[in-house]
Amino acid sequence: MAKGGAEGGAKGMARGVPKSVPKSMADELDSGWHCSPSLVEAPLGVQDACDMARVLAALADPVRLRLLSIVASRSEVCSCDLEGPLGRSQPTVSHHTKVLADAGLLIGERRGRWTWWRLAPDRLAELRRLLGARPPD
Amino acid sequence: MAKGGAEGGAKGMARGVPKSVPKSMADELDSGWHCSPSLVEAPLGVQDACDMARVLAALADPVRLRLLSIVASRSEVCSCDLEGPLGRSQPTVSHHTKVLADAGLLIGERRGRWTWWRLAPDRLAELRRLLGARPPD
DNA sequence: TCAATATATCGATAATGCTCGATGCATGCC
DNA sequence: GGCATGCATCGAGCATTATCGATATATTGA
Repeated sequence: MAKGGAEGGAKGMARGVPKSVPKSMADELDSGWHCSPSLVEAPLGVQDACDMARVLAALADPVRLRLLSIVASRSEVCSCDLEGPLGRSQPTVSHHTKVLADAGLLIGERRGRWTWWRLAPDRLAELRRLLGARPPD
Repeated sequence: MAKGGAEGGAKGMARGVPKSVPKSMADELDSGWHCSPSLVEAPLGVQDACDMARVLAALADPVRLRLLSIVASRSEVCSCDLEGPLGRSQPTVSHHTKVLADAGLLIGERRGRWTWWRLAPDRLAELRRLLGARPPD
Protein backbone atom coordinates (compact mmCIF):
# COMPACT_ATOMS: atom_id res chain seq x y z
CA MET A 1 0.00 0.00 0.00
CA ALA A 2 2.32 2.64 -1.27
CA LYS A 3 1.62 6.34 -1.74
CA GLY A 4 -0.74 7.33 -4.54
CA GLY A 5 -1.70 3.86 -5.51
CA ALA A 6 -4.47 4.84 -7.90
CA GLU A 7 -2.94 7.07 -10.53
CA GLY A 8 -4.43 7.08 -13.98
CA GLY A 9 -2.27 7.30 -17.04
CA ALA A 10 -1.98 10.78 -18.50
CA LYS A 11 1.21 10.51 -20.49
CA GLY A 12 2.27 9.63 -23.95
CA MET A 13 -0.72 10.94 -25.78
CA ALA A 14 0.55 14.02 -27.54
CA ARG A 15 -1.16 13.68 -30.86
CA GLY A 16 -1.62 16.26 -33.56
CA VAL A 17 1.24 18.24 -32.13
CA PRO A 18 4.18 19.45 -34.19
CA LYS A 19 7.18 17.26 -33.69
CA SER A 20 9.29 20.18 -32.60
CA VAL A 21 7.11 20.81 -29.60
CA PRO A 22 8.20 18.80 -26.57
CA LYS A 23 5.65 16.43 -25.16
CA SER A 24 5.54 18.33 -21.93
CA MET A 25 3.83 21.23 -23.61
CA ALA A 26 1.07 19.18 -25.10
CA ASP A 27 -0.24 16.51 -22.81
CA GLU A 28 -2.90 17.83 -20.52
CA LEU A 29 -3.89 15.95 -17.45
CA ASP A 30 -7.45 15.81 -18.72
CA SER A 31 -8.66 13.93 -15.68
CA GLY A 32 -11.97 15.58 -14.98
CA TRP A 33 -10.08 17.69 -12.53
CA HIS A 34 -12.20 20.76 -13.17
CA CYS A 35 -15.30 18.94 -11.97
CA SER A 36 -14.02 17.84 -8.58
CA PRO A 37 -15.65 19.18 -5.44
CA SER A 38 -13.85 21.76 -3.38
CA LEU A 39 -11.61 20.73 -0.54
CA VAL A 40 -13.93 22.16 2.08
CA GLU A 41 -17.18 20.94 0.57
CA ALA A 42 -16.86 17.21 1.02
CA PRO A 43 -14.21 14.57 1.79
CA LEU A 44 -12.00 14.18 -1.23
CA GLY A 45 -11.83 10.89 -3.06
CA VAL A 46 -8.47 9.26 -3.61
CA GLN A 47 -8.38 10.02 -7.32
CA ASP A 48 -9.34 13.68 -6.89
CA ALA A 49 -6.80 14.06 -4.11
CA CYS A 50 -4.06 12.59 -6.30
CA ASP A 51 -4.90 14.89 -9.19
CA MET A 52 -4.97 17.92 -6.96
CA ALA A 53 -1.76 16.94 -5.19
CA ARG A 54 0.01 16.67 -8.51
CA VAL A 55 -0.72 20.30 -9.37
CA LEU A 56 0.13 21.47 -5.87
CA ALA A 57 3.41 19.57 -6.02
CA ALA A 58 4.27 21.44 -9.18
CA LEU A 59 3.77 24.69 -7.26
CA ALA A 60 5.50 23.57 -4.08
CA ASP A 61 8.96 24.71 -5.09
CA PRO A 62 10.45 28.18 -4.59
CA VAL A 63 12.16 28.19 -7.96
CA ARG A 64 8.98 27.25 -9.80
CA LEU A 65 6.92 29.79 -7.88
CA ARG A 66 9.33 32.52 -8.85
CA LEU A 67 9.42 31.23 -12.41
CA LEU A 68 5.64 31.37 -12.57
CA SER A 69 5.53 34.87 -11.13
CA ILE A 70 8.08 36.08 -13.64
CA VAL A 71 6.03 34.68 -16.50
CA ALA A 72 2.87 36.21 -15.04
CA SER A 73 4.48 39.62 -14.73
CA ARG A 74 5.47 39.78 -18.37
CA SER A 75 2.73 37.67 -19.96
CA GLU A 76 5.33 35.95 -22.09
CA VAL A 77 8.90 35.02 -21.32
CA CYS A 78 11.68 33.25 -23.19
CA SER A 79 13.49 30.40 -21.47
CA CYS A 80 16.80 32.15 -21.89
CA ASP A 81 15.50 35.07 -19.81
CA LEU A 82 14.84 32.83 -16.84
CA GLU A 83 18.25 31.42 -16.00
CA GLY A 84 19.58 34.73 -14.74
CA PRO A 85 16.73 35.80 -12.46
CA LEU A 86 16.30 32.28 -11.11
CA GLY A 87 19.99 31.63 -10.56
CA ARG A 88 19.78 28.14 -11.97
CA SER A 89 21.46 26.33 -14.81
CA GLN A 90 19.83 25.88 -18.20
CA PRO A 91 19.00 22.18 -17.68
CA THR A 92 17.46 22.98 -14.32
CA VAL A 93 15.31 25.76 -15.75
CA SER A 94 14.22 23.43 -18.54
CA HIS A 95 13.30 20.84 -15.96
CA HIS A 96 11.15 23.27 -14.01
CA THR A 97 9.32 24.60 -17.05
CA LYS A 98 8.55 21.03 -17.98
CA VAL A 99 7.14 20.26 -14.56
CA LEU A 100 4.91 23.33 -14.68
CA ALA A 101 3.82 22.54 -18.23
CA ASP A 102 3.04 18.93 -17.32
CA ALA A 103 0.86 20.25 -14.52
CA GLY A 104 -1.00 22.42 -17.02
CA LEU A 105 0.09 25.63 -15.36
CA LEU A 106 2.38 26.85 -18.12
CA ILE A 107 1.99 26.80 -21.88
CA GLY A 108 5.03 26.80 -24.12
CA GLU A 109 5.29 27.80 -27.74
CA ARG A 110 8.31 27.25 -29.88
CA ARG A 111 9.24 30.13 -32.19
CA GLY A 112 12.41 29.54 -34.07
CA ARG A 113 15.12 28.76 -31.61
CA TRP A 114 13.25 30.17 -28.67
CA THR A 115 10.53 28.78 -26.47
CA TRP A 116 8.05 31.32 -25.14
CA TRP A 117 6.14 30.58 -21.99
CA ARG A 118 2.87 32.01 -20.79
CA LEU A 119 0.43 31.29 -17.99
CA ALA A 120 -2.53 28.96 -18.40
CA PRO A 121 -4.86 31.24 -16.44
CA ASP A 122 -7.74 28.81 -16.01
CA ARG A 123 -5.55 26.41 -14.15
CA LEU A 124 -4.75 28.74 -11.27
CA ALA A 125 -8.38 29.79 -10.97
CA GLU A 126 -9.42 26.17 -10.88
CA LEU A 127 -6.90 25.47 -8.16
CA ARG A 128 -8.23 28.39 -6.13
CA ARG A 129 -11.70 26.95 -6.45
CA LEU A 130 -10.51 23.57 -5.21
CA LEU A 131 -8.97 25.35 -2.25
CA GLY A 132 -12.34 26.73 -1.30
CA ALA A 133 -12.77 29.92 -3.29
CA ARG A 134 -16.34 30.82 -4.13
CA PRO A 135 -17.49 29.89 -7.65
CA PRO A 136 -17.50 33.38 -9.22
CA ASP A 137 -14.05 34.04 -7.79
CA MET B 1 23.75 26.05 -3.46
CA ALA B 2 21.07 23.71 -2.41
CA LYS B 3 17.33 24.20 -2.63
CA GLY B 4 15.80 26.83 -0.42
CA GLY B 5 19.00 28.31 0.75
CA ALA B 6 17.47 31.27 2.53
CA GLU B 7 15.12 29.88 5.12
CA GLY B 8 14.59 31.78 8.30
CA GLY B 9 14.26 29.98 11.57
CA ALA B 10 10.69 29.39 12.64
CA LYS B 11 11.14 26.52 15.04
CA GLY B 12 11.78 25.99 18.67
CA MET B 13 9.85 28.94 19.96
CA ALA B 14 6.80 27.40 21.51
CA ARG B 15 6.50 29.55 24.58
CA GLY B 16 3.58 29.86 26.92
CA VAL B 17 2.23 26.60 25.68
CA PRO B 18 1.25 23.72 27.98
CA LYS B 19 3.91 21.08 28.05
CA SER B 20 1.48 18.43 26.96
CA VAL B 21 0.85 20.17 23.67
CA PRO B 22 3.27 19.09 20.95
CA LYS B 23 5.40 21.82 19.49
CA SER B 24 3.89 21.28 16.10
CA MET B 25 0.60 22.71 17.27
CA ALA B 26 2.07 25.89 18.59
CA ASP B 27 4.79 27.34 16.44
CA GLU B 28 3.42 29.51 13.69
CA LEU B 29 5.50 30.45 10.72
CA ASP B 30 4.95 34.09 11.54
CA SER B 31 7.04 35.25 8.63
CA GLY B 32 5.04 38.16 7.28
CA TRP B 33 3.55 35.70 4.90
CA HIS B 34 0.17 37.39 4.91
CA CYS B 35 1.71 40.58 3.55
CA SER B 36 3.38 39.08 0.50
CA PRO B 37 2.26 40.14 -2.95
CA SER B 38 0.23 37.76 -5.03
CA LEU B 39 1.90 35.38 -7.42
CA VAL B 40 0.53 37.19 -10.45
CA GLU B 41 1.12 40.72 -9.25
CA ALA B 42 4.89 40.89 -9.24
CA PRO B 43 7.91 38.59 -9.35
CA LEU B 44 8.22 36.80 -6.04
CA GLY B 45 11.24 37.31 -3.85
CA VAL B 46 13.23 34.31 -2.71
CA GLN B 47 12.00 34.53 0.87
CA ASP B 48 8.35 34.91 -0.10
CA ALA B 49 8.66 32.04 -2.55
CA CYS B 50 10.17 29.79 0.12
CA ASP B 51 7.43 30.63 2.61
CA MET B 52 4.72 30.00 0.05
CA ALA B 53 6.35 26.80 -1.16
CA ARG B 54 6.40 25.45 2.37
CA VAL B 55 2.63 25.77 2.71
CA LEU B 56 2.05 24.37 -0.76
CA ALA B 57 4.31 21.43 0.01
CA ALA B 58 2.17 20.68 3.04
CA LEU B 59 -0.83 20.47 0.71
CA ALA B 60 0.91 18.57 -2.06
CA ASP B 61 0.13 15.12 -0.77
CA PRO B 62 -3.04 13.09 -1.44
CA VAL B 63 -3.25 11.80 2.10
CA ARG B 64 -2.97 15.26 3.59
CA LEU B 65 -5.52 16.70 1.18
CA ARG B 66 -7.99 14.02 2.15
CA LEU B 67 -7.15 14.53 5.81
CA LEU B 68 -7.83 18.24 5.48
CA SER B 69 -11.09 17.67 3.66
CA ILE B 70 -12.25 15.25 6.33
CA VAL B 71 -11.50 17.78 9.05
CA ALA B 72 -13.27 20.49 7.06
CA SER B 73 -16.35 18.37 6.58
CA ARG B 74 -16.81 17.76 10.28
CA SER B 75 -15.34 20.95 11.72
CA GLU B 76 -13.54 18.89 14.35
CA VAL B 77 -12.03 15.44 14.15
CA CYS B 78 -10.15 13.19 16.54
CA SER B 79 -6.88 11.65 15.38
CA CYS B 80 -8.22 8.19 16.04
CA ASP B 81 -10.99 8.78 13.51
CA LEU B 82 -8.52 9.45 10.71
CA GLU B 83 -6.56 6.21 10.46
CA GLY B 84 -9.50 4.28 9.06
CA PRO B 85 -10.66 6.66 6.33
CA LEU B 86 -7.09 7.46 5.30
CA GLY B 87 -5.89 3.87 5.30
CA ARG B 88 -2.66 4.77 7.04
CA SER B 89 -0.99 3.70 10.26
CA GLN B 90 -1.16 5.76 13.41
CA PRO B 91 2.44 7.06 13.15
CA THR B 92 1.81 8.08 9.57
CA VAL B 93 -1.37 9.95 10.43
CA SER B 94 0.45 11.66 13.28
CA HIS B 95 3.18 12.66 10.85
CA HIS B 96 0.71 14.22 8.43
CA THR B 97 -1.19 16.13 11.08
CA LYS B 98 2.12 17.53 12.27
CA VAL B 99 3.08 18.65 8.79
CA LEU B 100 -0.26 20.40 8.32
CA ALA B 101 -0.07 21.97 11.76
CA ASP B 102 3.48 23.19 11.16
CA ALA B 103 2.22 24.83 7.98
CA GLY B 104 -0.46 26.58 9.97
CA LEU B 105 -3.28 24.86 8.14
CA LEU B 106 -4.49 22.73 11.01
CA ILE B 107 -4.97 23.52 14.69
CA GLY B 108 -4.82 20.79 17.29
CA GLU B 109 -6.22 20.78 20.78
CA ARG B 110 -5.52 18.16 23.37
CA ARG B 111 -8.49 17.06 25.46
CA GLY B 112 -7.69 14.27 27.82
CA ARG B 113 -6.25 11.43 25.81
CA TRP B 114 -7.56 12.71 22.51
CA THR B 115 -6.33 15.34 20.12
CA TRP B 116 -8.98 17.25 18.20
CA TRP B 117 -8.14 18.90 14.93
CA ARG B 118 -9.84 21.77 13.17
CA LEU B 119 -9.10 23.95 10.19
CA ALA B 120 -7.28 27.25 10.43
CA PRO B 121 -9.59 28.97 7.95
CA ASP B 122 -7.55 32.12 7.42
CA ARG B 123 -4.64 30.14 6.12
CA LEU B 124 -6.46 28.68 3.13
CA ALA B 125 -7.93 32.07 2.25
CA GLU B 126 -4.49 33.60 2.44
CA LEU B 127 -3.12 30.93 0.17
CA ARG B 128 -5.89 31.57 -2.35
CA ARG B 129 -4.98 35.24 -2.33
CA LEU B 130 -1.34 34.42 -3.00
CA LEU B 131 -2.52 32.30 -5.91
CA GLY B 132 -4.18 35.31 -7.45
CA ALA B 133 -7.63 35.50 -5.91
CA ARG B 134 -9.04 38.99 -5.67
CA PRO B 135 -8.75 40.69 -2.26
CA PRO B 136 -12.39 40.39 -1.07
CA ASP B 137 -12.54 36.64 -1.68
C1' DT C 1 26.98 22.35 -45.61
C1' DC C 2 28.85 24.19 -41.48
C1' DA C 3 29.05 26.83 -37.27
C1' DA C 4 26.46 29.00 -33.63
C1' DT C 5 22.63 29.17 -30.63
C1' DA C 6 18.64 27.71 -27.76
C1' DT C 7 16.57 24.07 -25.68
C1' DA C 8 15.63 19.17 -24.34
C1' DT C 9 17.32 14.90 -22.54
C1' DC C 10 20.56 11.75 -20.10
C1' DG C 11 23.16 10.14 -16.13
C1' DA C 12 24.73 10.78 -11.61
C1' DT C 13 24.45 12.56 -6.95
C1' DA C 14 22.63 14.52 -2.90
C1' DA C 15 18.64 15.83 -0.46
C1' DT C 16 13.94 15.30 0.83
C1' DG C 17 9.81 12.83 1.91
C1' DC C 18 6.35 8.85 2.82
C1' DT C 19 5.70 4.84 5.35
C1' DC C 20 5.63 1.70 9.22
C1' DG C 21 7.29 -1.10 13.36
C1' DA C 22 9.11 -0.19 17.73
C1' DT C 23 9.26 2.71 21.49
C1' DG C 24 8.36 6.58 24.68
C1' DC C 25 5.15 9.63 27.06
C1' DA C 26 1.06 11.36 29.04
C1' DT C 27 -3.71 10.65 30.52
C1' DG C 28 -7.63 8.25 32.58
C1' DC C 29 -9.53 4.43 35.01
C1' DC C 30 -9.36 0.70 38.40
C1' DG D 1 0.35 2.14 42.05
C1' DG D 2 -0.75 -0.60 37.91
C1' DC D 3 -2.72 -1.08 33.47
C1' DA D 4 -4.85 0.32 29.15
C1' DT D 5 -5.23 3.85 25.70
C1' DG D 6 -4.21 7.59 22.47
C1' DC D 7 -0.66 10.04 20.45
C1' DA D 8 4.29 11.65 19.46
C1' DT D 9 8.90 10.38 18.28
C1' DC D 10 12.65 7.42 16.54
C1' DG D 11 14.98 4.75 13.07
C1' DA D 12 15.17 2.49 8.77
C1' DG D 13 13.77 1.41 4.07
C1' DC D 14 12.34 2.93 -0.17
C1' DA D 15 10.79 6.28 -3.60
C1' DT D 16 10.86 10.86 -5.43
C1' DT D 17 13.08 15.06 -6.66
C1' DA D 18 16.41 19.09 -7.38
C1' DT D 19 20.56 20.00 -9.41
C1' DC D 20 24.18 20.15 -12.82
C1' DG D 21 27.69 18.56 -16.43
C1' DA D 22 27.65 16.29 -20.66
C1' DT D 23 25.32 15.35 -24.71
C1' DA D 24 21.66 15.32 -28.22
C1' DT D 25 18.36 17.78 -31.14
C1' DA D 26 16.62 21.54 -33.71
C1' DT D 27 16.81 26.04 -35.83
C1' DT D 28 19.09 30.04 -37.88
C1' DG D 29 22.40 32.29 -40.63
C1' DA D 30 26.42 32.40 -43.55
